Amino acid sequence: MTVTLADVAARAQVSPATVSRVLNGNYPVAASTRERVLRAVDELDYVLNGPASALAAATSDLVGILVNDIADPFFGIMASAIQGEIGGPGGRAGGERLAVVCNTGGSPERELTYLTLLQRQRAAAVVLTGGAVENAPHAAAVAAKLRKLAEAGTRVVLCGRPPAPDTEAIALTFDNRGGARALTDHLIGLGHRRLGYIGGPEERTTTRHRLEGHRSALTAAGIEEDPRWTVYGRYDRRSGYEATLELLRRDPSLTAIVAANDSVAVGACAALRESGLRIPEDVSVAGFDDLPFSIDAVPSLTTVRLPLSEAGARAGRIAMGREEPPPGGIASVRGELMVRGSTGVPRRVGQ
Amino acid sequence: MTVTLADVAARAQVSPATVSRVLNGNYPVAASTRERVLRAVDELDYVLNGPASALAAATSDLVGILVNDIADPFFGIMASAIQGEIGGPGGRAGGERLAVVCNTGGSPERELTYLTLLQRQRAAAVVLTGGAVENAPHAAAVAAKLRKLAEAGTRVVLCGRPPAPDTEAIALTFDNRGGARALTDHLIGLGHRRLGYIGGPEERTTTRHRLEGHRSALTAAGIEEDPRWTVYGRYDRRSGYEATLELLRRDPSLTAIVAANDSVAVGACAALRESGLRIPEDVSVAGFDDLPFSIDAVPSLTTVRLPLSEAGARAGRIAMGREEPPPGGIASVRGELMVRGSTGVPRRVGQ
DNA sequence: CTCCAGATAGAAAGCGCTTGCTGCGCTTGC
DNA sequence: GCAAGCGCAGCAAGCGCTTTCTATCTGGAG
Repeated sequence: MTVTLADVAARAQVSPATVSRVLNGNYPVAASTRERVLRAVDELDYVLNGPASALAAATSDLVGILVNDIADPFFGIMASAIQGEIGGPGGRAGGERLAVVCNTGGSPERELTYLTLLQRQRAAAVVLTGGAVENAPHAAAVAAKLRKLAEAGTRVVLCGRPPAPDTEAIALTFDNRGGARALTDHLIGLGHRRLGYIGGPEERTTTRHRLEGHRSALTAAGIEEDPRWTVYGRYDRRSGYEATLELLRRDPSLTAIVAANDSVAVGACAALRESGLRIPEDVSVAGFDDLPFSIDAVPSLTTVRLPLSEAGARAGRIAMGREEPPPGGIASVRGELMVRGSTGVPRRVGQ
Repeated sequence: MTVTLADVAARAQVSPATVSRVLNGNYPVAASTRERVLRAVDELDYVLNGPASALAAATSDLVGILVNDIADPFFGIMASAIQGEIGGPGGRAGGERLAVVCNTGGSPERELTYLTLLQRQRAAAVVLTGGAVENAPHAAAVAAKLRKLAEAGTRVVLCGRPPAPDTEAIALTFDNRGGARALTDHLIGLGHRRLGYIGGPEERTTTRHRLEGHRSALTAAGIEEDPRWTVYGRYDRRSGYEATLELLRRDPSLTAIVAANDSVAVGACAALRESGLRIPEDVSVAGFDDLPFSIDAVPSLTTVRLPLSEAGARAGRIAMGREEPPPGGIASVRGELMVRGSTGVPRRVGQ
C-alpha cells in the first residue's frame, strides 16, 4: 500500500542502498543514477519513513524546544528565533529538521516528562528556555536527564536559563540581576525612595535574580527596604493588577512600582489608573523584557530590553553545531535599559 | 551502551515481548510479572526507543500543529490550547503525545514542506491553524497533501481556517465575516460615515472575509465606500502604524479606523496619537481577535472576541478522536463584539 | 479423571531504512 | 604492461521494537 524504498529502487532499477544514498546525499552516486532515482521518487510520490531512518541511523531530525508558556510572547519570540535557525524548511541548514515546541506550563514534572519524551525520540538537540524552578530534587533530576541526553548524543542548550552544573549543557543566561539593577538605579536617580516590587513566582530563578538586582540598587543607594514593599505573584497581567492594589493598600505613599516583567507592569498600570493615580506623575512604573506591546502602553513602558530573538537564534545555531559555544559553555546576555514614558520624577508629596 | 528492551527482559527474566506488553499495556500480563518488569525498567533507567516503536507499530505519537507565527499570541493561544488537549504530560489523554509546533511564517512552501515532514514522521494527527493563502495551485497542493495524510491514517483538523474541499479534514472556521459585520455595524450605529479599513495581506482568506464583512455593513447602511479608505498591510503593529498615516494622508476626514486585527489596531492608535488625534473623540479605532493586550490599550480596544482557546481545545480533542467532529465536518465559530473605550460617537466636523 | 476454555508467556518474523564491506570496471603511475 | 587506486553500486546485517501465532499451565465442567 504505502510506497517504500524498495519500490523506488525497483522502479529506478537500482538497489535500495543506492536510493537511500541519493536521498541522504552523503555518498557518491553517479549523476545519471541519481537522476533516475529522483525521477522514480517523484513518480511514486515517495516519502521517506522517518521512524525507520531514525532507527537505522540511530539519529533523528527532531529538535525539542521547552517553553513555560507558548501563549506568552516572551517564549514565542524565542521559540520562533530558535526554530528559524534549526533549519526547518527555508532555513539555511541542510537537513530539514522538525522543531518540537513543548509547553511545560512551568511545571517541573511536565518538564521532566517532556525531556523523557524527547529522549525517547532520540532528539538531535534540545533547547530549554526560561527560568528554572529552584528546587533541589527537581534541579538534580533535570540535571541527570540532561546528562543522559548528552550521553545519547543530544546537544543541550539553555536559553535564558541559568547554567546547569555538572552537565554538558551550553548556557546562554540573561543578566537579570544586572538589568534589574540598572532599572532600579534609574528610578532612584529620578528621586524615588519608596519603591514597590512585584515579583514573579517565588521559587523561580528569574524571580530571585531580578529581585536581587533591585535590592542591590536599593542597598547601594542606602535605601532601607520596607518588607511591605515586595509582593510575589505570577508573570501575568492579572497578577500585576492585584499586586498593585495590595501594594497601594499596604503603603499608599509609594512613588514607583517595579514589576517582574512587562505583562505585570501593564496590569499594574491598569490598577493605578483605576485608583485614580497618574503615571508617571503620581507613580512611576517599570517593566522587564521589552515585549512588543510595551511600547504601545500609554504611557509607553520603561523596561529592560532583553534580546530574545538574538539569544534564541544563537541558541539555535549552537544547538545545530553551527556556532561555537561560548568559552566555558556559559555566556551572559545583557539587557538594555529602555527609558520611556512610564517613569519620571516623583511629584507626590511623601506620606 | 544504551539499554534496550532485551536488557530489561533479561533482567526481569521474561521475554522482550512481555516487556513490550507491559509498557504498552494492551495485553494481559500477570500483576507479579508486570511488577518485575517495571522494577527492571526502573533499575536500568530504560527509555523506550520511539523510532523503533513507531516503525514496528506503524504509528507514532507525534501531533503536528502548523501556525503562521509562533511569536504572535493569536497562534500561541491556539497552540497552547491544542497542546493541552492532545495529552502531552499532564493531559488527561492516555498515551503521551508530543506536539510538534511548526512555524510556517505564512509561507505556502514552508507549509507544504512541514506537511511532508509530518507525513514522513507518520504523525498521528495534524492541526492547521490560521487563514489560508488564496492561491489555486497552492490550495490544490495542500489539499492533495491532506488527502495523503488522511490516507495514511493521520487525522487532519483545521482550526480557524476555511474548509478544504475534497478532503477529509475537519474544519473549525471562525466567522470572520459575521464578526467584521457586527463591528462595522456598531461603528455605523455610533454615527460614523467615513471609515478607513486596514486589511491584512491581500491574498489571505482571513483578510478577505473580514473585509467582506466590513463592506457588507457599509452597503447595508447605504454608505458608498471610497476606494481610498482601504489599505492592505500585514497583521502586525507596524503595518497598522504605517497604514494609518497613509489613510490620514488620503482622507483626513475619516472618523473611524477598522483594523484587520488587534495588533494592527494598536499600531493605528500610536499613529493617531502622534498625529495629535484623540481616540475616540476624533477617531474611533476597532480591532479584531481580542488578544489579551487589547484590554490594556488606552483607551481599551473595541474588538471582536474570538474564542481562540476554546476553538483550539476543541480542535485538539477532535484531532485526538476524543470528540465527535461537527456534522458535515464543518463548524463555524462565532466571535463576540466587545465594545470598549476606543470607539465612540464621532465629534469631529466632517471634511 | 479427562477435556476444554481462559489466561499468560514466548518464539520469531518482520517494520523500512542505513551502512560497512565487498566487488567490479576502469584510469593511472611506474 | 601490471598492479594499485578510484568511483560507484550492491549485499546483507542489523537498528529496537511490535505482534501474530503457538505453547504452557491453570481450573473448572462434564
